[in-house]
Amino acid sequence: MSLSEFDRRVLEKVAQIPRGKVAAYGEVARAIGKKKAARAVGNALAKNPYPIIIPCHRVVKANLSLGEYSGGADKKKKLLEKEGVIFIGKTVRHEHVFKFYRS
DNA sequence: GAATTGACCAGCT
DNA sequence: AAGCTGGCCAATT
Repeated sequence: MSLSEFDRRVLEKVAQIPRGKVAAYGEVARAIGKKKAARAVGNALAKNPYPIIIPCHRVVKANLSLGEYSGGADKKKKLLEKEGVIFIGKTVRHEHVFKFYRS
């Protein structure tokens, strides 16, 4: 069981998300150079080869709604709230959205 | 190797 | 404002 280049990129970027912040699948995809690969990003995270170094729960949808999560969306919401992310209904405050650096 | 699916996104009506 | 359509990427059947 090994990782693809694509997977590696995704993992690395997601691992960069600081505590208390969130990033959109599309933003991650953009950060790795494939802005249309949001779905593939989700799939890669769903496999989640290294749950320790990959805070998958910090990745949300582009519209700032929760998105899916292995184990339940409500769990994800609680985890994020624990990390200091403020939710407004089902959406995250835009203040907590993490922006990746562009080279 | 084609067709289907899945933790998505943007645009149009 | 809300719903539908097409598109794009990688993995699985």
